[in-house]
Amino acid sequence: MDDKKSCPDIEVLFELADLFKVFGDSTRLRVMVTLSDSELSVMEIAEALNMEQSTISHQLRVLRQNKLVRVRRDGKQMYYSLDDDHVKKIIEMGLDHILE
Amino acid sequence: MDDKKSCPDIEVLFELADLFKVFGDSTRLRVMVTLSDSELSVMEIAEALNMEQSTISHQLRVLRQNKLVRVRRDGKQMYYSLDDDHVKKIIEMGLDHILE
DNA sequence: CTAACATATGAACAGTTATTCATATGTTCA
DNA sequence: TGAACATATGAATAACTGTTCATATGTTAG
Repeated sequence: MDDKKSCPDIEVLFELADLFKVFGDSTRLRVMVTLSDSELSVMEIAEALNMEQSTISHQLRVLRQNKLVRVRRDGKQMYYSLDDDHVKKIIEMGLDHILE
Repeated sequence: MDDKKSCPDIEVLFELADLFKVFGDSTRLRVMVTLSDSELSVMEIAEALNMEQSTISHQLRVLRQNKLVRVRRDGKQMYYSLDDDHVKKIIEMGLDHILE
């Protein structure tokens, strides 16, 4: 039988809530949208959003821990990019709902 | 030109963050998943999740305000159901990410 | 090695949020 | 009308979270 649509158990829903929490912050969302265009360093992101380096770094950590972004070191800089296409799809789904 | 993929402006991203915040709570998520099977009254939801009526009622209000659930009165009871298919799709997208 | 730079991290604070308790609103039935 | 029931709401509290400041870690060039 196809099990994909069956009711996910409680533990998974807790994990899922944690994932959506990550999307539920405008700074993180803006970081993700910014990264959907191109790979960027921490400072480039901070400048693009006009926010402090520290703030962005803290939020990038959250995104990293949730496997929403990837990092690559190049010299002194760390270059971040979106981890997979789920990210874009989740954001688009959300936009669909908002834009009716 | 097709504009769908263009960078959403800041205001929209704030709205979007608010939407994802709603999904970022396990109680609300469980309510939504419970409602994906069938329309239920407040008490039925509370019993299904083994939580207080008041807690569920408060959270249903949040879901209502965000147009994620619909209500229908039948006598003393209020019957809630999911508002549209975006809800299920957003949850499924999230699950896809979690389950790798 | 050292200075200069990029990023990460810890502690603290302010603002937000989910839950609970108590109670109000609204509906049905006798 | 009044009692019983279902739901909604307000206030209070405890827990969580994002940002900032200060500083640590790590890298490169001289």
